[in-house]
Amino acid sequence: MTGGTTTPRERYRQQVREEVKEKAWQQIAGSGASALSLNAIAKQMGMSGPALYRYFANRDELITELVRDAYRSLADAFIAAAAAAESDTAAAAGDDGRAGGPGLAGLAQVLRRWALEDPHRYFLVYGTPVPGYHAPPDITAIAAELMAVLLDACAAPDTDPHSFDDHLAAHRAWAGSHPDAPPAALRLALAFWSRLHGVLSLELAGHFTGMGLDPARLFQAEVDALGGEPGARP
Amino acid sequence: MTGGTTTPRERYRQQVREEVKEKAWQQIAGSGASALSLNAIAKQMGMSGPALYRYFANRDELITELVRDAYRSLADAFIAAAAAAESDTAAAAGDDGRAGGPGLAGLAQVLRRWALEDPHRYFLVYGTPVPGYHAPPDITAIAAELMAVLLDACAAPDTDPHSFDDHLAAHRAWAGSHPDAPPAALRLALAFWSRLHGVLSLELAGHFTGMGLDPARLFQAEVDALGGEPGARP
DNA sequence: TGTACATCAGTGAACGCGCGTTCACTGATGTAC
DNA sequence: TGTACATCAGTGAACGCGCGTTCACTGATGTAC
Repeated sequence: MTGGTTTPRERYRQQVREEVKEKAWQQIAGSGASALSLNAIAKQMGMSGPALYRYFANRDELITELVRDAYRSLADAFIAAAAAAESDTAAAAGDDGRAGGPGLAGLAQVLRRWALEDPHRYFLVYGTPVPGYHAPPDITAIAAELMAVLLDACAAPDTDPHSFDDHLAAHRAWAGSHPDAPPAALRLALAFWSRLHGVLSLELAGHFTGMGLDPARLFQAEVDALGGEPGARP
Repeated sequence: MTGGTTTPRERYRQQVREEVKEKAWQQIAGSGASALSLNAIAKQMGMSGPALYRYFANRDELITELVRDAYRSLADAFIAAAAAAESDTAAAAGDDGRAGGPGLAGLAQVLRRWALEDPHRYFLVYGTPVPGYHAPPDITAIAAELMAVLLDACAAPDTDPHSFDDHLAAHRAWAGSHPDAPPAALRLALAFWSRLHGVLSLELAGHFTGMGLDPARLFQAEVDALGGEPGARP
């Protein structure tokens, strides 16, 4: 009883909040994020519209919560993949402490699965920006967590003499968690991010339908090409 | 007077239609496509809401028209770039009939300029899909025109033995205008499309703000990497 | 264990808004003789 | 050149809708003595 600080009432509150978010996701899946309606959610839960204001200050707070959850779940998937790969390596070969990790191909698959699992969730995060919406700082922090795992997977080889690598070496604010990452690794992380987003968002938006090609194979080809870049691990 | 078939009244109609679309773009620029309102446009033009129904059957027809115009303008920009490069080559060196063309780097710059010129226009075409909206066939045809110019710029070198190229060789419905294009060229065209969309949409959506890097240089690096792909022209 | 009180979930009515769209109508612009 | 008619742009009122949000209130759940 004294184990958790959560009173029964608080537990109930959290339960209802979760159900609201669940219905919100269903609604987004059906008609996109812009059509999210508090009244509709309430009706679907068998209660009246204003009741939701006991749980969320307003519509914006609900949306922010959804965005946060989405980011969180992707970051967790990345972190879990890293942890799994780490323990695999440690168990199998001689553990020298820092080898292993999921690798870019592994993270790519995690990302794709996550995107396909719920395309609208992907678009809520990486889709057309909602005009006037700015993510609160704690969400930016989750994005940084995500980037950190990605940078870990970009163990870095030979640095290219100049050009873009130089620019990255001088503009690495975004890689704050890895102040010592070589430019080639930063470059690779960015390529991973932008290229896979390119394929995925085109696929999810349906731009390949009717083209007759298999998006999964295009995705894989892009992943392979990443490995062939200067700056990829062997 | 008998020179054009357009009566004065028809000319006026076209004029008003254009003005409606113009105001629509301004509105989209301010608040995104989902917030487009016929009544607001009418008010801005100094007329009453229902007046617009003389010019557009309904809201959907207006949006479709905007999407069509956006596609058309990008396709025209590609075609113009191709024509300009063609005539340059013909004038300069000995004209052997088929060399020249804008090159991938040239098209990439055209695409980027077009996207930056009006980000909301870009998102209207390549952004989060509007739920339930399906482009009419004539718009798909414009997309194909666009693809044709791109494939022309992908003059094709050594084909990779198997893997994704094989798949493309067998699934080339989308390259109908170029039935003889080698798989490596198809591959390159797809890479061009998806990668540049990746960088551009992240940039336009603001995902690089606060990262401290220069999106233009990342874009250029991606273009350069395209050239380094197996399948790019020398 | 029982009573008195405080907390809080949920309701129903209401406000004001803007939307897309229809309809009957006015008034100006064009056309035919 | 002048008159009679048809075309069509634009208006104003109206319909029905759903939205986010507020407010005063009821009734159940928890807490203190």
